[in-house]
Amino acid sequence: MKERLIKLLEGSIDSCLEKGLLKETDIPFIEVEFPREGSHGDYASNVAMILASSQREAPRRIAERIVENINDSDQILDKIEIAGPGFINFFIKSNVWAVLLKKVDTLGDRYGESDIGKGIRVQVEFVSANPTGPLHIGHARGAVTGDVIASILQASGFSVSREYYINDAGNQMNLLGKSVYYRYLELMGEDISFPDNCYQGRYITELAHEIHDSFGDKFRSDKESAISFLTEYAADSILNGIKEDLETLGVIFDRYFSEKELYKNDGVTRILQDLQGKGFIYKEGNTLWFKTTDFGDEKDRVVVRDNGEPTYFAADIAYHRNKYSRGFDRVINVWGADHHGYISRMHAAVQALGRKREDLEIVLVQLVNLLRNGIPVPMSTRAGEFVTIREVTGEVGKDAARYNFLMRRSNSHLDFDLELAKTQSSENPVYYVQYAHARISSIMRLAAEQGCRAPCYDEIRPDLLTAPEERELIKLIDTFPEMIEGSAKALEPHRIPYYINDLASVFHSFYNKHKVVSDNSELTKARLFLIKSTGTVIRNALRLLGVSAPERM
RNA sequence: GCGCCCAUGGCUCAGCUGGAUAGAGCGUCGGACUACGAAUCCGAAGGUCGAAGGUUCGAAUCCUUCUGGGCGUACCA
Repeated sequence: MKERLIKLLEGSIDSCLEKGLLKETDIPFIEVEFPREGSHGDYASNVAMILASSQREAPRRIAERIVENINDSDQILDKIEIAGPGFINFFIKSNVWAVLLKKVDTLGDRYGESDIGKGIRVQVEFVSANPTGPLHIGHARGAVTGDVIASILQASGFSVSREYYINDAGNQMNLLGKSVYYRYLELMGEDISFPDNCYQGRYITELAHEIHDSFGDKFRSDKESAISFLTEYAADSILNGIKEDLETLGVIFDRYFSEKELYKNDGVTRILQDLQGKGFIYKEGNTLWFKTTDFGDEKDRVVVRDNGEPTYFAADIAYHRNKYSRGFDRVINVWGADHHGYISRMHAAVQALGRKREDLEIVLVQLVNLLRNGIPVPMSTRAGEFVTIREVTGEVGKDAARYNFLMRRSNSHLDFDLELAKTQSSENPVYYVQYAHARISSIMRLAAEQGCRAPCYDEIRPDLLTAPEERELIKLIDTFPEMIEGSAKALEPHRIPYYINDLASVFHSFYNKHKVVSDNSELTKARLFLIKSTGTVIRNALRLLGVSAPERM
């Protein structure tokens, strides 16, 4: 509907220009929006006010001319008013609304999709926690956010790949191996003092047990080779656990990319040489520095330490070059907010690689406070005190967990209350939306029992759907595709929960006021069609969120 | 110290990239089931949008300063 009104306005402005009623100036993008106030019409535009400054004329006078020149050939407008400082308010004829539902019917499951992505290849990298311990609640939020961003982009016509970068090289991993080794020695009855900087979590001890059970004291003597084996063993095992945890959340990756792969054939050092050749790297003693300040970073960064080992940053440069060389035109990284200090150096790296700064987009996801009944649950990864994803999904369920993560803008902090998330009451917004869907299914079942199957658009009389609640529903349903589009452009998943919450709310109001199945068969058919369309939109939206749309609950 | 993020009814948060009288949910108070599912609906109270300036027809939204909170500021990842 918006597009139709925008076309009308464009047409009018064009003919105003022809007739010399408007000066040839920059014509702004025309915006049409929902007025808050019902008396301001169904839609409103502020073009006249925007044009006012460049035309050097009063907005209301411009508006008058635009309104006079609107050619409503399809007869969709009931009336047009000029109001306030120069708003143009549109009132749509009540019988044209239901026409909007036709496309829901023809598109079905695909209603809401678009092709704004034009097949552009985009990679979304998220979670990417190093396999030194189980995922915690903060990772879960990042996982779900990244997953849904990917889904939204997919629905918008991008060709999307979900990727997890495994930091399985470097001294954190070494530390992991050592941690297991010491616990292993303890099991053999050796009296060792467990180092402070090692991982304290119980899972380390469990791994040590596992190894002791299957290998006995095999690794007791040769410390070096033992640690290297244990590192790999532990990383594998932990990574598998991570994958399983992610699966319980409904997050599936297209690819797990190992950092180790970057070091094959001296990959990392070759890239550093390239960059050195381009003059982005200088040497100071044994250390190599990357001149990230050339690109606006606040200080230069080390890429090779004086002991000759490359830093994590060095590998990350190589990784990002690898991404672009695989043909991704857009690269999106979803990071925990604690990594924000990393952004400017990564942008510098991307530019040094000959890419534009915008070729790397970073979505920051703020940290999560885990609560139980409003009381913070203490968390410390190092000390091994945390609630894992599996415990969370096990306790509150996948749907509630995902929905709770998605309700907030990723940029704001999130309180995740375990008790609240699992209460099956009105305090929990997931059920509100799911209930609407279940209710719709239930009505359709009832109608089917009475021999009235859900009709298609061509079988109904759309002009019967004129009640205010019906019109509100249709309006909202009509907005769904543009909402998805906006959410894709802004990389903001939270718009979807807000939208379906609204939709469910309008539906519930409608339901309480009007009977769908009645003895008026024409009206019954029209309303069945309306709620079928509503159900389709809820289902499509929930599918994007990775949340189920139950038919009963 | 410096950098990034946040600040909106009692609580948790939206506010569509500058629009008309700032919106939801929870909580509080008052109503609605012999009607398709009451996990629902209807109504009410509750706000100088952290503070002060500035930009313009118009600011919760943009710019500056300040206050308060989170995070970061490694040759860790």
